Amino acid sequence: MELPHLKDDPYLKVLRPLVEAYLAFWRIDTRHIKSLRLTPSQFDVIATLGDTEGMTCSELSTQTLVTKGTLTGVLDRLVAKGLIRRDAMKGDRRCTKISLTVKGDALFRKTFAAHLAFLRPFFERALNPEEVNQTRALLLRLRDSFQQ
Amino acid sequence: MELPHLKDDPYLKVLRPLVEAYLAFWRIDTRHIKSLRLTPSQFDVIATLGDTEGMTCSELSTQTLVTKGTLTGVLDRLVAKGLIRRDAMKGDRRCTKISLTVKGDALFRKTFAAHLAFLRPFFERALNPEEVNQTRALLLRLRDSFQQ
DNA sequence: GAATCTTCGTCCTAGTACGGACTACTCTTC
DNA sequence: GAAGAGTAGTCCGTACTAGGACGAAGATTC
Repeated sequence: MELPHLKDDPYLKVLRPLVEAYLAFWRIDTRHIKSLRLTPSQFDVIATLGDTEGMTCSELSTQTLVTKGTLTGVLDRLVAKGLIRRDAMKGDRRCTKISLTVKGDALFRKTFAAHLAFLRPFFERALNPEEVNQTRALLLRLRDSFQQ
Repeated sequence: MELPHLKDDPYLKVLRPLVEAYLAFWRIDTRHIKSLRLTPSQFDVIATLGDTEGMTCSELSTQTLVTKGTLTGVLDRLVAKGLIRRDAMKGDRRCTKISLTVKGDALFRKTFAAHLAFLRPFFERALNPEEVNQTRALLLRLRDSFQQ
């Protein structure tokens, strides 16, 4: 994001690479998702709902990277596309149950595995299996430090 | 973003940690920036302009993570806050020179080092110096793979 | 059972994000 | 030097972001 000068600081040397690696990934990821005529948030929701019986808005917003407030609009557009449905939840009239429609499920099946297969080679090309484990471990340490 | 199941795929095991590490960092980073009453994009612009003689919009948009189209609005708001100025460029009337005002420069000096100092401990706690170099190298390989 | 707390989903505001279209200007090329 | 190509910045439309305020509906506490 910001992070210029002082690049010599031994610890901040990871900052830029982290941002740049994520962004490079993100651009590729997003471009492919767009070719499915979905936005990243929409794909996130579809992928999360796939293979489930459906869930409430709150559950969805914790399991995806979409916050509660944003979710309303995202779901609106997915309903308009006929990919998901909102049903009243019996037992708790505050909740709404969100689930994939038949059309949404078909889209999920068709695109989800394809998307992973699309991403795989990028990782494969960069790292050998041992390095994958290393990278994973280091990244998780970073994550935990930032989540304390 | 998406990325559920199939977690056993040896290569995709980095996907989630990458996303999660970046996001955990991003949340901390953003929270601190907000306490300066700036948005991440605005901070990005200020930090990039700091210690320079100013630059054009195009230069700014390549050096920051803000695209040309978005930049217009971001700069508008920074001008409104009195932190930057837009001056006509002599020699090429297509260009505008963006630079920090005195107030903007003061903000840069006060907050930039402080922000880095704020972030440092998170990296320090997670990785020792050797691991920093390792992580950096691995992340750069990933980045390059995604940028081909 | 009534006041209170909490949760659920929605709506609002301000600020981005991207890409494409557009105007104004500059540079190239013949 | 006039046509064509390229560049700079702006504006637009659609979508997303966080966070706060809101009303409706459950859950708690006494």
